Amino acid sequence: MSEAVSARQLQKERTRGALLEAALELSSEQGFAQTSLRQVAKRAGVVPAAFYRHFESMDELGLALVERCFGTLRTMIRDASRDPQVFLQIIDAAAEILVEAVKQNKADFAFVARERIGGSEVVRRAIGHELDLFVSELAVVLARLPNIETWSADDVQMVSRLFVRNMVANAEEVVEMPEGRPDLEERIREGARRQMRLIVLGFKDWRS
Amino acid sequence: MSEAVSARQLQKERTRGALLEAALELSSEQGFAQTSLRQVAKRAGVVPAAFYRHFESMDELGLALVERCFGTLRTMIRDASRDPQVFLQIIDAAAEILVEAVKQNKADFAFVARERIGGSEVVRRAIGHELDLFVSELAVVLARLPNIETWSADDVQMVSRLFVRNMVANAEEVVEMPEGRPDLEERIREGARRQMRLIVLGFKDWRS
DNA sequence: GAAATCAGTGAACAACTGTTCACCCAACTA
DNA sequence: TAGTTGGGTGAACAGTTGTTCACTGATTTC
Repeated sequence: MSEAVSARQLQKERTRGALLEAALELSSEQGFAQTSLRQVAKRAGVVPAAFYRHFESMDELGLALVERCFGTLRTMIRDASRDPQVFLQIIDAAAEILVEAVKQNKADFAFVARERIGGSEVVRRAIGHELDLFVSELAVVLARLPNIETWSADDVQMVSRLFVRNMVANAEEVVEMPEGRPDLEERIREGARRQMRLIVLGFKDWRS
Repeated sequence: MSEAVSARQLQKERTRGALLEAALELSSEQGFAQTSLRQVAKRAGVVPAAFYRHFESMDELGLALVERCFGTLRTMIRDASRDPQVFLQIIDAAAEILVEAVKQNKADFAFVARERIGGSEVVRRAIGHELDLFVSELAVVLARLPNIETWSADDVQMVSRLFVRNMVANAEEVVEMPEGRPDLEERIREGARRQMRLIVLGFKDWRS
């Protein structure tokens, strides 16, 4: 594999990581678009000029951040979908995963949720593309569900988008949620559960 | 009413409007949070210091903008709900209104959609509050629909949130939509229609 | 062991930011 | 008509921004 990492490469990777981490922190405090190159460098413990040894611009760092966030998100969902229990009670599981995962990777989700709409053109497009991929992936799973097998590809895509969209909206709510309010948290979880149940209810009567 | 507007008051109102308009334009180009006081003043044809004669800060201007945008949004929906035809085919009407209204007031919607998540704390909170109001207003309407009359207040609130959320998401898509693509526009409209139909389908089987 | 590589330094730059101040002069009030 | 009010001016301020540059010194290569 990729053995023989020289001490230089290792150190480089380390400060690169520090820059990403610093950017993520600052983004969750004030938003990525409001975060300056100098702030990132300072928090990473590095002089501004050193930034350019790792990224050409803040946009490039933003793209790297998008990739990193969706990476952890993907592994999380892949792990969850391996669990057979999840497949049986897909709704409760999804609601549970949603709240827990968001709470544990708050910074990552906050970044995606905020920059999906607000920030720089490049970052926004990248996130949009990743979310479209997600919709398609979920559509493949949904297409195998009992009531849906017979649907047209367009309809499956539509309902998949409906799900992802609500997931994102719920994630946004958890991110925005003030710390240490388990009541609010349970409320969001319950709301998500009911919304999904309502949507699923419509499945068996759907036509065209 | 408020007659006897002196030439001074009138002129003041005019430049205040110019500042708001300039801020809205710049927001749709680069986002509100990335828009500086100086840029706004310049585009409004006024020196930076003059800004302070009208607003204490950019945050205050942002709040005024939120109010203005939700004002036009409200009148639009109120007008539409007066039309009896709308009440009969509520879904098609909603989809139609959505796309048309967003297209016509693109700048306003873009502002709300973007700053709902991204930008300054104060503006974000204000928009969140306005949207919560919207959810409650819609809930009152929904509570009168045939299948829903018997639901608990909590459930009505939930489905109302589901609707508003999807409206917002669809509006975001229209805003992000490249100019002059009627095919994409029709696609979004059709998607919104189907999503609403699917949700409504679940109504009659809902329990608890 | 000498030479080359390169992540990180620190100073300098021009441009832009929010905010202040004394000032001007047209529109109001008395 | 004289005096006051107040929206708009232009210059100045102290900070912050992205970007450049010649540099240093440890690590790698030969």
